[in-house]
Parts: sequence; structure tokens; C-alpha cells
Amino acid sequence: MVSIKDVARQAGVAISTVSKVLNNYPNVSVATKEKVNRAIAELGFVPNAIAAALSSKKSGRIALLINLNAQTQAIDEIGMQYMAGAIRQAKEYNLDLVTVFFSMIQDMTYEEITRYFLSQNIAGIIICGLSKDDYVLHELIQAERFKIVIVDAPIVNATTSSVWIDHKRAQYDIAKKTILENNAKRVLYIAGKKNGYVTDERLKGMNQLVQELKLTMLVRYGNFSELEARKLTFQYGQHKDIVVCASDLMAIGAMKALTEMDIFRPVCGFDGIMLMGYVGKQMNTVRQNFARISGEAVRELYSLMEENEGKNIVLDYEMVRMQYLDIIC
Amino acid sequence: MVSIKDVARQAGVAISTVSKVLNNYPNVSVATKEKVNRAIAELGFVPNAIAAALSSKKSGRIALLINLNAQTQAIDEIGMQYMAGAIRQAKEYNLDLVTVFFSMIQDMTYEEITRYFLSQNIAGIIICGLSKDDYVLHELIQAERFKIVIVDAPIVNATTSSVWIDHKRAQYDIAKKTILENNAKRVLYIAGKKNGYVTDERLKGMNQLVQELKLTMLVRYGNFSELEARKLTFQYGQHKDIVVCASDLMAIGAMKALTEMDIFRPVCGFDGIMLMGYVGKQMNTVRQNFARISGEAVRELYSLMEENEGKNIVLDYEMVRMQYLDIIC
DNA sequence: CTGTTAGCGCCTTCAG
DNA sequence: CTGAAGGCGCTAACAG
Repeated sequence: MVSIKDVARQAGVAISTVSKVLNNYPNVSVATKEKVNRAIAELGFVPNAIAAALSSKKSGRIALLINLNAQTQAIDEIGMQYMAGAIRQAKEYNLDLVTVFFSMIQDMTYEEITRYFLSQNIAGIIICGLSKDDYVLHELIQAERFKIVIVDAPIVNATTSSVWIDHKRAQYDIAKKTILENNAKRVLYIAGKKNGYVTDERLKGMNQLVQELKLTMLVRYGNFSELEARKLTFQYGQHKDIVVCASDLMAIGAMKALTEMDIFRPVCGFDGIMLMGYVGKQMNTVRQNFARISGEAVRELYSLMEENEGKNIVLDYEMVRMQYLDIIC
Repeated sequence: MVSIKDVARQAGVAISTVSKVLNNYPNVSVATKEKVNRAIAELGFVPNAIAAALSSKKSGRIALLINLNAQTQAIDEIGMQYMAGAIRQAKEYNLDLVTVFFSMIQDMTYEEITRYFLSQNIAGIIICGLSKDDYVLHELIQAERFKIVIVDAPIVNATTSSVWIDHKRAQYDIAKKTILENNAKRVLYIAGKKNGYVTDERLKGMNQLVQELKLTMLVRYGNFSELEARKLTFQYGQHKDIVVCASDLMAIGAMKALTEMDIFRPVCGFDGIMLMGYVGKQMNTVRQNFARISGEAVRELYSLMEENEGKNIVLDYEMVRMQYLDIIC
């Protein structure tokens, strides 16, 4: 393997000079920079990122800690989008991203997890899919030992930022739109997981809306499960004018129930997943650009690693009517 | 950060001795091993994998190079399963796995890719979703500079192994089963991508079957696209007794077409994806355990990195009737 | 602007 | 069986 030393010899300069041009230090004359670059090209030199990390004591390695439902829920489109967005952005910043699934750390203690990340020289972590009962992860966050960016949970401290959209407003907006379009009064709201971060926010949005429009609302928790939403719709849908769901997947469940019950009720979703297309129905939904959110999380982590303080970042969202004619058609 | 030096001091031994117990060297007395381990525990020492890699010149880092269709195809369930399986197995072997999407290397030259992997100290690569026109990747494989395991393509050389199921036989088996069950004679076969590795294999299986059972068969390429399969079924399905598809996704397309045409034809798929459940239909399909396949690929890569020769590994498969009652209920 | 030097944390002969 | 010493490839003061 050709090393920085070889380059130095070939270029007739010192090792440190090569290092400087490699890292774009200011104090290098154009002439020597030229020489060094030529030598690099001639030798086909590739800087060794591992050695650089060891020497500089900063690794540029980050972990994407993600709660994927690959087994139970068949297709976790949202998780995929998160991954894709994060990986792309990490590449952009020249960060080395390792993907870690919740399932691989679920049996570890706080110490073991810390040890794992430490041994891997991981400087920053992005967490997607955190829930309130992931105790060890909360410990990890509170320890403030790593720079962390949390997607979709409002935790901020000296070393932790959060990135998400305004779920309260988004839920308010999309439900209002759908309700007004359909002149509905009696709402069945299928919320997410009790005590979930986003679930609570979205519920707040609904409560505000109910007050404003003088609606009646029945709230039930569907745990983001298609099946549970389906059952709830069977149970309560008949005497409601509309079904508002806190996720698209649950909206699919609600729609399937309504189809089987052979009644029409407008359904309102949340997320904007493509999977909707496979079901072949239409509905209003909030579209979150998940890839963008996780990309933004990487960006924020990057800035956090440069000694900044944690902050709360709120992104925007779209409201769309899902149809996916390109797929269904 | 507590280092090996601190441990050595605490235990009252030399650095090298600590290193030896860390790496399970034979020549260490039980007594000193004891001492060292106690010191490690007391200090909460975490060996630095980066430094170890630099020093030992072997990294234990591998890359999963995967062709994910997150953008075009909405949900790439297969890719997800590949990822999950590989990541799990890598953890098992204590390998450090970095995920790289095709999209991030698609504009790179062979040199750039090599440089990238080299700079990352990556010793082995697993490739999922290779197609015949990924020229730079073929260059990478032929260069034999990295240990590579290819999933679903029959390339083997000194540093390259391949892992897959017997697609020819699987296609033969599942089609035969479905054809005999339905007493069909005229087959519409929607193949994958022209000149694709698995496509060719599966087609061979069909050809053999056609001869054996004295069937007639129309072959068309659906490029693994649901939409194209849908169109092809519209065009040719009417006068066939059965539609055999080289993927579940295309089978979904075929089913949608048949529903709209309001005719019944048995459909046969390939893959065993859960997405089928969302469509709410039934069909025979080959079930490949993608997570297992990629896990096996990691295992093979591990053995390949221990100076073994490349080989061709063929896994088994199942034939199932998809229903997913738990999801559709 | 360039070179010298001292590590980063660990592994690995090689003496003892 | 244990310890001393010399790197791995690179960075970062500090001199010059």
C-alpha cells in the first residue's frame, strides 16, 4: 500500500506537507501543492481514513440507529426512506455511516451500547423511531456522552438535537381540510401509540380542531397497526362521518374495513407513503419527506459535532391527495 | 479515553501482555490474564477498533453494496431483507458493515470506487442486485483486488464467491405445480430483465417445463415492473390459461390487470414478498429467504477473507401459497 | 511557507 | 510466559 511517505519522497517534500495539501490547509504554496498532487496521481495514492481518524482523534463516523419493522410489518417504507436520506447526506459530508438496527441493541445494557459505539469510534448518532419506553436509549441520551440527533422526538440537551415536522399543525391542517371538504361532524380518530411522541402532538392538533369546528370526536389508539385500525373502524365507523388516522398504514386498514362494511366514509391519513398506491384508493394525507428529514438530521449532527449546542429543528410538510396513478394505472 | 496503557499500569503488566489477553493469545498465564481482566473491568476499558485495525493491518470492515429502488419502486422489500440479514450476520461475526447504495457509486469510475473502498479500509464486499450492464462493478470483480461475494449472479473467481438459490429449478417447480393444479396449457410467461442473471436461469426452467408438459408459451419481458406486467397481461392474458411471472411484484401487476379485465386466470409468482398481502389475493410463489441469503453471503465473505477460494453456493427455497391472513385478516 | 518531531492506540516480533 | 521496542499511516504543534 502506497502511503503518505511515498508521496512525500516522490514529490520531494516532507510528510507533513503532503498531509497539509491533503487536508486543504491554507499555508501551502501553489507550486508545492502542484508537485504533491502530481505525485499523488502518479502513485495512485489513497489516504487511509482509519489512520487519519486515529491520529486526529476525530472519526467522522456516525451511526444511524433505526427501528425497522422488517419482520413484523413486512415493509417498512418509512424506515427505508430514512435510511436512504441519511446515507446520501452522510456521503455528502464525507461521514462514514454505519447502520444499526434497534433489534441488535435491544438486549444490551447502557454500558454495553456505550462500549460498542466507543469501540467503533463513533462520534455521533441519529436515532429514528425512538419511543418513550426505550429506557436504555434515554439513558444514552441523558448521559450526553455522544452527539445525538433524534428524529421525531422532542429531546434537546447540550449534546442532543431533534428534527421533525410540526405534527400538531400538520394533523390539524390535514384533518381540517378533509373534514371541511366532506362536511363531517362526527370524527373517529385513530391515534398512534399511547404516550408516543408524535402521537401526542397529533392528538393535540385534533383536539384544537374539534374545539374550533365544534365537532364530536372518538379517540382510539391503533398502535400504528393496520389490523388494529381495521378492527376499530369496524367497531366504530358506522356512526361516524369520517375516519382520521394518525398514519397511512392505519388509513389503509380503515379503508379495507369500510370496503368490507360496504359504506363510504372519507379517510384521512398521515405520512404520504407510496404503499397507498398498492391499495388502489384515494385519500388526503400529510406528506413528510422522510429522506429529507433524515438528511437534515445528518446535517444537524454534523454541526453538532462541531461543538454546537443541541437545538430543535422543525421542517415543513405538504398536504397531498394520494392517488399514485402511475403505479395503479 | 482509557487506553491499553492505563490497563497495563493498573494491572502491573506490560502493554503487550494486555494486548495478548485482549486477542486471546495462547501464551498467557491464567494468573496474569485474571489480573488484566480485572483491570479492564475496573477501568471500563474499551479497546479501540480503529487503532487495532491500523496496527494489525486487517480491518474487519466489509461493505454491503446494494441496489435499492427506494425512489422508483416505492418499497423495496427485497432490498430491505437483504440489508437486515447482512447486518445481523455481520454483527455476529464482529464485522463492521457499511451500507453503500448503488446510487452513490453510479457516477464513479472503477478507480474512484477502488479508492473509496481502499480509503475506508474495506476488505470485503457483498453485492446485491448486480446486473450485466454494471460495467464498473464487473471491472471491480475482475480486478480481484477485493474479496467479493455476489448475491444472485454466477460469478466466481479467486476472490469472488456467489450465493443464490437454484432459480432454474425453483421456477420449474413452482410453475409446474401451478400449471398442473389448474390444468393449464397456454402459458404467458412474464420474464424479468433481458440478459439478467436470474432472468435467464428462470427462463431456462420454463423452457424445460414447456417441453416436458408439451405446453405453449409466450415469453415477454416485464423488467420486474408491476406496471409493465399489468400491460402485458392486458395485451396477452385473454387467450392464455395462466400467467407465470418471474417476480411477485409483476404478479401483482398481472392480477390487477386480470381483475380489471374481469377474467380469472391463475397467477404464479416468484420471491415470496409480504407486499402481496396488501393486494389481498392469493397465488403460488417461490419463497426465497432473502435475509438468510445475505446472511449466508456475509458468512461466505468471512471465510473468503481467511484466504479461501471463491466458490458457488446454492441455497434452498420453499414453495408457498401466499395469503397473509394475519395482515389482510 | 516547509520540515522536524512526537504521538494516536494498538499489534507483533524478538529477547529475556 | 512476559516485556521492550518498533512500527501501522497519518496529524498537529512547533521550529525554522
